[in-house]
Amino acid sequence: MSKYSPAEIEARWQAAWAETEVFKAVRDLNRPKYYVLEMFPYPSGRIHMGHVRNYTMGDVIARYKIATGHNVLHPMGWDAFGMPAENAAMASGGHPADWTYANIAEMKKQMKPLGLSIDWSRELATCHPGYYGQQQALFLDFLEAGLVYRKNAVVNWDPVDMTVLANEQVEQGRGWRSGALVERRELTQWFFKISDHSEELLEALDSLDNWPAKVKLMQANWIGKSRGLQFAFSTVDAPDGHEAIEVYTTRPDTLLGASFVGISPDHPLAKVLERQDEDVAAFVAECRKGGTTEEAIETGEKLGYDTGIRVRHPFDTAHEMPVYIANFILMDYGTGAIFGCPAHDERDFEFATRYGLPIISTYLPDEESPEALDEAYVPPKTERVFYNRGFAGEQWQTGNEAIDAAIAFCEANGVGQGVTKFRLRDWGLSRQRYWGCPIPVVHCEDCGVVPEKKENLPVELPYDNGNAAIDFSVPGNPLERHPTWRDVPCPACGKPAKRETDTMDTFVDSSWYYARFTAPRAETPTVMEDVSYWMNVDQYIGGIEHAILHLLYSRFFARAMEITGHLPKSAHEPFDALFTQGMVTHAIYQTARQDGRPTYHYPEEVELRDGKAFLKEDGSEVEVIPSAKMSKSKNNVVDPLNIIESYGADTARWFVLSDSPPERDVEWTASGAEAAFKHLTRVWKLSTRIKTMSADAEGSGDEELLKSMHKTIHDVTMGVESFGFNAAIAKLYAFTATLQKSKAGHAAQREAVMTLAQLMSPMTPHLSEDIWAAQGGEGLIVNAPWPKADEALLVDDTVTMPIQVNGKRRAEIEVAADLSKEEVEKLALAHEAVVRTLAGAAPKKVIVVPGRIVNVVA
RNA sequence: GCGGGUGUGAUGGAAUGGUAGACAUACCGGACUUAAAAUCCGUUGGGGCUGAGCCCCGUGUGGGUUCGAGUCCCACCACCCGCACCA
Repeated sequence: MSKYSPAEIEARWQAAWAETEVFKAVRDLNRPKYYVLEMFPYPSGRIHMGHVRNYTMGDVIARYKIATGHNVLHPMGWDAFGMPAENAAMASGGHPADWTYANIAEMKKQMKPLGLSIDWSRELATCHPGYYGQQQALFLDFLEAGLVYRKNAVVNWDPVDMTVLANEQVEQGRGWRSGALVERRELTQWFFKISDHSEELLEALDSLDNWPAKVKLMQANWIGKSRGLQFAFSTVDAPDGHEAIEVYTTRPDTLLGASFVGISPDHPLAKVLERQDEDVAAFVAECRKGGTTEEAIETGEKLGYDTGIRVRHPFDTAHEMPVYIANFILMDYGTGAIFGCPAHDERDFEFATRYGLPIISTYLPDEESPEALDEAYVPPKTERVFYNRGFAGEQWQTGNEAIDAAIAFCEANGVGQGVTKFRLRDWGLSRQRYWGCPIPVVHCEDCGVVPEKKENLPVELPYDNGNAAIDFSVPGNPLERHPTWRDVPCPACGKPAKRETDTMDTFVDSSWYYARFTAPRAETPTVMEDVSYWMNVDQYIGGIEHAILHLLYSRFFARAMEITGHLPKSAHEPFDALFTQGMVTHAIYQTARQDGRPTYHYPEEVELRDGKAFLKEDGSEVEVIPSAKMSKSKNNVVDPLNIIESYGADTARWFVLSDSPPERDVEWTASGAEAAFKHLTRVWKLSTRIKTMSADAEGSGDEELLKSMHKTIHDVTMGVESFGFNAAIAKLYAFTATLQKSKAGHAAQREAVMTLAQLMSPMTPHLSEDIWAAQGGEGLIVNAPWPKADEALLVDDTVTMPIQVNGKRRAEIEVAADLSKEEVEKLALAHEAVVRTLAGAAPKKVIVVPGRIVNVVA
């Protein structure tokens, strides 16, 4: 008997699909369209198991949708701009473009053997002028529509390398190459006005019924709509122009507990004081040390500087409070100034304790006195509390009610007004780097900032430095140093001017690629006919790490493209359904070295025995850390190509879907891959056996096999539609076992194995094609209509019902499926085990859930 | 620090609020074999009982809602993701 040989099978069927162009997507108004998209990869040069898992899931959906009669668009592209290309050029010479295109070619070569249903004719790379030129056109339209503007914003500045650093390049507050303490420095940069759309982006989340609730919640929290009070403290001994400090608070109900005012180091008042006072300047300089991330600011030591300025409490002008400059206050949120209420806020409590400021309680648990507070008391939302020095004796519930009441009270007393604010900040898109999409504007001394003319697009990145190669070993942006690229005539007046040397954030590239796939070679960013037909993306699949930024930016971009006429009206939610898949992990094998640090061993060096791991080399035991993210430095990366070589793509695809629910991490194990391969071999042999059966052979149990088959059709269909791939695969295992044991006749077995092949085909398309062809199926299985479950065969005549007494299972009865509740109850109460457990006691209540369970309450 | 998530046998996991552990791995036992591999079959949450049936315990910890909780609610612990210039 011949063998299951995936290498031969897979090459053959991939060739057949290519030849018939089954995956080429063509607009066809007569068929329902279906657009499935996986988040496109960064061309790092190697595909990894995470890619395999991501694209396999998309492929399952795509192939299932083809089988159910949809016109499917399933494209692939490359998120090709970004830092790694420049880092590679820095580390080992070469050019980012060469490095990137070589990586794309390499990764495409690695991806092809997976047998994905991708329309490669639509392939795009964001670093190609054909793509980023259209992105520049979008930028110019956004600029004209008032969706882009310039303002100052802080960046990480490396004072030794004299260069801007990405957050990733800051390690514990220091530049990753120079090791110098990073500072926060202001630069003029371009921004998208995403904040104008805060309310809309928040409200529209409700319409995204097929998005994970957690992603919508994260986005809602990120947008951060809040209701609060904005008011002014009048100052004492402050510089001119700062007679008041404007403050925003979401806790106006704690206003009487205020004991200090804090302002951001970037607050205008802090800037005035910085110029006047050396000590302030030194403190502010101290505050500017460290990176720009919110994490760094929020977890850092809370430092304050007493400016000597005081403010008067608006409800008690005799009560004066100090004004501190504090390093944890963000200029970007609210007004850049806060009042501190140490009694009811843990961060303020920490600050007040450190600087010896009074802790004044307005909310008190029970009748405790304020002095009893040794930590901030944040009252539970539902607890009724009292003010001991309250707003003229007012008493409120805690929570939103108190906040609304406090706002109303303050407004009525002429202290500020209730306002709504959002946490969401405008999206800064300027990057001081070479390998990105050039921002198509020119700076002219006479005309100011002038947009490039559209006919001059694309503004292409210069490949070299005039006559020499671009040098990435010098820190900073090579575009700044380019001898000729910068110098261009002003598009408005023609006088010598300078091109903008900043390039765009790579998030811009990934914010509209889904639309570009609908007409990837068009001379305009989109073509209305194509976007109207193909958009929206019906199913988007990617990692949870993109839950906020990429998805929010894409939602904003779709709105901006709608405003500027690049997307049809009301197509501003680009992704109808979203699925976030988990990572592929792998155990780490490590042994301790002399110096206590671990040595990491490759899986090939380790032997597994009795649930323990040993080094093959000397038999010593190895520590196993299960389920860790695959990482080169930990030697626990499994290369998909090796797996494909040993077992074939179908095995790799089957395994990454089989072992864990798709939204959770899956741990790659050699034994799991082995099991997947064994199963596919079993199915292949099963098909071979059935093929060699006598064609007119009759058997017994055809009816049972048929029933089992239709249940499997039903379960697998449900599984595929609801991303329950692992559960669907479990059903396929069970059905395979049933078929293997079946004594049914040839016709029934042939139908069963062909159906099995069809149900497996989204996961293991090559094997399925092979079985289909071997059994004499018509055409390609990829074009065969999805099997339909016969409802009549799904219901059983009898059901087994467990009987519980007080929630504990005591017995079970086999009853007719349509037996009445009364009859079931009678049977249950008469059951010997129930009678024994009740021991003569009369049941208080009997709950019968038809077809499921009986619970007798004693 | 803030926001979000996850936690079930030796392992990955299954389970519209309704028999916890489907399916797979691992282990053990059996068949086949001169032997091994491969293949096939079977057992396996823990404890108890005068064992072929029954009882008790069991889904991170502690509480709660319910006739009934892995599932819903509250608090805590551990781990993972994000925090606006990583992609």
